[in-house]
Amino acid sequence: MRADARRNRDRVLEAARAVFAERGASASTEEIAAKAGVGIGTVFRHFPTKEVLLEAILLDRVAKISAEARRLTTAPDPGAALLALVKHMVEQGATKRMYINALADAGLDSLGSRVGQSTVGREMVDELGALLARAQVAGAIRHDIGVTELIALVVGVSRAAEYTAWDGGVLARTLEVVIDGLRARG
Amino acid sequence: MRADARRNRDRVLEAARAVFAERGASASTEEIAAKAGVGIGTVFRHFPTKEVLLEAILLDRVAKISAEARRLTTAPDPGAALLALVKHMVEQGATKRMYINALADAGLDSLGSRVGQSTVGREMVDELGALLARAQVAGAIRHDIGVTELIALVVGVSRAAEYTAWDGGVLARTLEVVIDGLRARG
DNA sequence: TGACAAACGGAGTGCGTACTCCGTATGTTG
DNA sequence: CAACATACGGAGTACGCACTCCGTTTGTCA
Repeated sequence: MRADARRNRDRVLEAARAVFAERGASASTEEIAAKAGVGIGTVFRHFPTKEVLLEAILLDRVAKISAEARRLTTAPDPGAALLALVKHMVEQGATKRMYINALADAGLDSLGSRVGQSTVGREMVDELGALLARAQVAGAIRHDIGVTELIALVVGVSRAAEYTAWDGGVLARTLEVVIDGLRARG
Repeated sequence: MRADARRNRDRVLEAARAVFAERGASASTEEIAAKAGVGIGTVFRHFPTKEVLLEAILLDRVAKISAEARRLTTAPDPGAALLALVKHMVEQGATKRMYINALADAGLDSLGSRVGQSTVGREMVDELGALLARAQVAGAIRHDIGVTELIALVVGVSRAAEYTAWDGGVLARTLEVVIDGLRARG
């Protein structure tokens, strides 16, 4: 692969991350090309479809969550670890739309979900599942929910945040309600 | 106003409600016209812009929530009343996208929110606020949240449901977490 | 450094969709 | 029932956007 090709590929990915995060998935390819400082043709040579480009970024995000979850699997307090991860995901998701779309997609098994059927996507679900199970065994988290519900809650709070012009306080309090709801009753 | 004009106006509204609910706000005007059994021109004569049509429907939905909230203001158990309303809103919202978009919009004060700045929108927020306050005074709901947080939670759970191919059980359990989180801790 | 494959840029194409325009049809009124 | 304003239908227009094509440029390697 030629040096300029690799350089431009990276630039496009970087620009796409920024533009999608700011404008959502409906952002135009032209804007991405402009931000990357390349022609439109170059974008489409590296990523034959807008969807492919989107997918590349989503998979990257999911992989990062997955890594974070794996890191926390060995944390001393399983309950605190899970709640911290939830908090982290929501806070990331509140500012970066793509982040949360990737999550939502990964939570799906259904046809039409690319991330959900990818290896990376399944890995993340497994990782989250392990973390959740540990927290439940430790008695910190209620037993009547699974990974799907957990993902749904994170996606929900983030997605709500997407539309509202909140100050941070509202997000924090909303998240607090969800976290309290997740705790095992005792 | 001529008789056929009024009849067609109603048909268009009805069709728009159905189509937007099913396909989301990005549904095409042509599909609405077809479903209503009228020409495209007729749609645009009655609603000069797609946005205006959307707004008309959203305001109607918001008004309905408002009415429901007002009805519940005199219920014997304020806590149960609020939780019932939350449940109702989420269950409606899970199948009817527009429903929840109207809500999200009404929760905003910011510029660019049409519903939020309308009289109907403000009324609904007030109505919900009254219901929430009563439930809090009765000691059923935690005191550290306001209407904004309440709306955010409803919007969040509904919006999460929008993307996932859930069976009803997941929605129910997710909602349960939120409702438990809303309760005053004892 | 010359030759060539690889990559580039961006005008062009096709398509979907919001919105307009005007000839035709229809409800209304005296 | 005639005359007219009002409303209708849907072909046409404008525009944005994903994606293609090809003449030009650039990196690589003998």
